[in-house]
Amino acid sequence: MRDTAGTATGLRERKKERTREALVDAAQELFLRKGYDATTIDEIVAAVEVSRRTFFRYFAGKEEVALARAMEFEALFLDALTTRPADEAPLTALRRAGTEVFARVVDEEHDGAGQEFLRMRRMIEDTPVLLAASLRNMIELERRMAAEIARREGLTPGADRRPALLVTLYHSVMRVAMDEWTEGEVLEAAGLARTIEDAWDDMGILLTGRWTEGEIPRT
Amino acid sequence: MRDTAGTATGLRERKKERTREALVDAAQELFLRKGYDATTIDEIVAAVEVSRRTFFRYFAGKEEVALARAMEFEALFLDALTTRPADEAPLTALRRAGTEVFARVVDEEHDGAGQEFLRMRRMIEDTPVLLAASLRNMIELERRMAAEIARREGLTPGADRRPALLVTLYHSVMRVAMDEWTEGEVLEAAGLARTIEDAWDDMGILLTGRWTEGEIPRT
DNA sequence: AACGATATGGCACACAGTGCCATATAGCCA
DNA sequence: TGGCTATATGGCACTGTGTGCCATATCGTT
Repeated sequence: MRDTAGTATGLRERKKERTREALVDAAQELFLRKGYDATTIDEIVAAVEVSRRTFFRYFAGKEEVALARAMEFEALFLDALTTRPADEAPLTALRRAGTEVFARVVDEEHDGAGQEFLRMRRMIEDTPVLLAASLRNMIELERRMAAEIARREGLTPGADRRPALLVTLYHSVMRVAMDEWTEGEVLEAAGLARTIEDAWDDMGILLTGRWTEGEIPRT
Repeated sequence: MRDTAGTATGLRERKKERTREALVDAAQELFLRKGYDATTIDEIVAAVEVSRRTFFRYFAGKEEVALARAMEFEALFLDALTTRPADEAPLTALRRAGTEVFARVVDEEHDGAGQEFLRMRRMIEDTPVLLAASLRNMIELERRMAAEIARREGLTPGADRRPALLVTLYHSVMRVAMDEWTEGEVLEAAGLARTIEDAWDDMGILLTGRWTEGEIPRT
């Protein structure tokens, strides 16, 4: 069991946590160096010196260890959303929670955190099975976020489809922006924030019905 | 090789087409009866009397045979979009292409086609690996549809992010509507069409900035 | 009828994932 | 401290997916 801050209580718990982290780190390193498919679980467990059987007690499969960091990111996002002030409009709460988490993960910490984040995203995007699994995780995250929005707004769960629509709209814009940022060469965090803003502007143009006014170039 | 109408030219081609269809049918039947995970490839090939090795020459894996029909549906959709009149606004073209294909697949043909469609969707939704793969296919379809929209509007490919945003918005609404339809008990095609309309209405409410006016119930 | 192209079948193999049981280690209590 | 219990780990053995390789069968053509 872990308390809310993530601090392990007993010695056993701490050791398990260390083993888990070691497995994620070793896997991450191997995946980024050799590629996901070319890396076997045997290589991962060899690097951490645990048995193959133990690996499967920590993770349901190879995908899970590969997406471990991404899922931590999602958890942060959901946390940030739940702690947003209750008087914010739903979309505002979503966007500010996002900005908050990106600032924490991509900007701060080490300078290399942004690089790591980008490399991981590219690996996921280039590995069909990982892309598929991460999209499934996104759908699951959307459900939880929609439930949270419904709670904030005091709606009966599942009775109003606006939370689901809003959350999916949010993720749509984010996905387009992230794709653009990922495929580009500029990997600065400020660039990501600006791309997101631009994407929202373009979406705003679509939503107000203004389309047929010629090309709207990027940047 | 197949010509545009799908008619096989040689005898060899026709035989291959028949084998492929037999594999898809047998797989579909087994998946729906026993579940995807509980069905082995050995059982599928036994039902069609081909070797396991041959199966993998027709399909890249178990997922592919399970999603074969869904991918045909996607191809129909893309076809319908490309043949829409050029003077239709992008979103109009998308929505009419969708209605067109749904009418063809769910309404007409046999009466059981709608049932089949719904059962398949539920199986995909309930099988994590299939859900993941189908979401990945959706993303790929979105890319192609965005390219088609860009072409229709005479935009430089990749220079304007509005096609991507519009297509992803379209799929977002469709996904929310389809989810609602799938989990419900009413499986009539008219119900699906109405759910889609309602979802668009709700999205319209979101887009015009009107949110905080209390609960908007479904139906 | 014979030839070349291609589709199929039959291995052998690597890897992912699981069930089962033996063993080792942490936590706890006398 | 010594021993008991719970739990974490390791070591098989096994199923199933997916692939490379080569022999064989079948189609299409001259």
